[in-house]
Amino acid sequence: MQALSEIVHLSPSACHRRIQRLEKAGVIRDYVALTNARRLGRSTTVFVEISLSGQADELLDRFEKEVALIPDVLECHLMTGRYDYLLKVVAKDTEDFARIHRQSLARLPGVAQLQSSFALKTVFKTTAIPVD
Amino acid sequence: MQALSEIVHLSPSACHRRIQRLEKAGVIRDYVALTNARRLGRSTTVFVEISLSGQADELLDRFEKEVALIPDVLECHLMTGRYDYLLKVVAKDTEDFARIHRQSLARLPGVAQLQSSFALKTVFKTTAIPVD
DNA sequence: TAGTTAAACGCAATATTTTTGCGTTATACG
DNA sequence: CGTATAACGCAAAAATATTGCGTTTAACTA
Repeated sequence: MQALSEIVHLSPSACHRRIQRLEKAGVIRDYVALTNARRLGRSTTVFVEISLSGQADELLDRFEKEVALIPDVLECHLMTGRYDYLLKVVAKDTEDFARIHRQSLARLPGVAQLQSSFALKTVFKTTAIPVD
Repeated sequence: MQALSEIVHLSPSACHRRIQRLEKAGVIRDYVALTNARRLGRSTTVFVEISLSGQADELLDRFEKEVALIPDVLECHLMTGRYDYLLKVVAKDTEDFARIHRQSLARLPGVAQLQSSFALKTVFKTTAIPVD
């Protein structure tokens, strides 16, 4: 609050009340510590395109419920276009990804095709969503 | 520290020292507030595959430097395979993305091709990297 | 334009939390 | 088995967040 108050030229108490309002309004979802993936031994980022065997509502629900249980999967998006889901996965290395691929991803319900693309390097990454 | 200490069954001071160690070691990069993209008016997530006109080092550097300046781009990965870079972009809506596409992405140095894939829905999203 | 109302502000007191010093305990290594 | 190093908990001190309250600002109405 003090650091923030100096940045925005407001008193700490005013900042505090504004922040509380944002929390109550659900604009601020959570407070977290961002970690260095490499130093945690997760140097490999892979984007996985997944096609399902069908589009039945029940199938999508089952898939979404199951994929959420895999801790290696950081993001899951339902997509338009060539495939159904895009996953962002973090692995220790390529061999570790092979394990994730076989033991977790390929076994997800309804999966017809998996297309994996490896990141050679993450140029940058932020959680800061523009406000304007 | 107090909340954490209860979770891990340690005293607050012990937690504090461990956290400090993680900070110094660079395992913890930063502390941030995670925001609700929808409530900030950024409901649209788009993944953009970019192919450059060449692979010269100098071209890649220029591209990476420029793309980092676009606040709508939250992530940029150098990729193997069919294209060179994968971007994660957040837009207000599809029309807003059209603007970003024309005014920012298409004008990046060295861009040969842009292939955009829209997320219909973000099933889930986390910053929690597995520690095992 | 002046009056009224609601929202936001700063200050200062209070409450809570973090941070540090220190003696003790546990763990690892020779 | 002894010694050395690292980690622990407790309690005091320092820093920070939180709340109450009176004042100011801004917006809306007559």
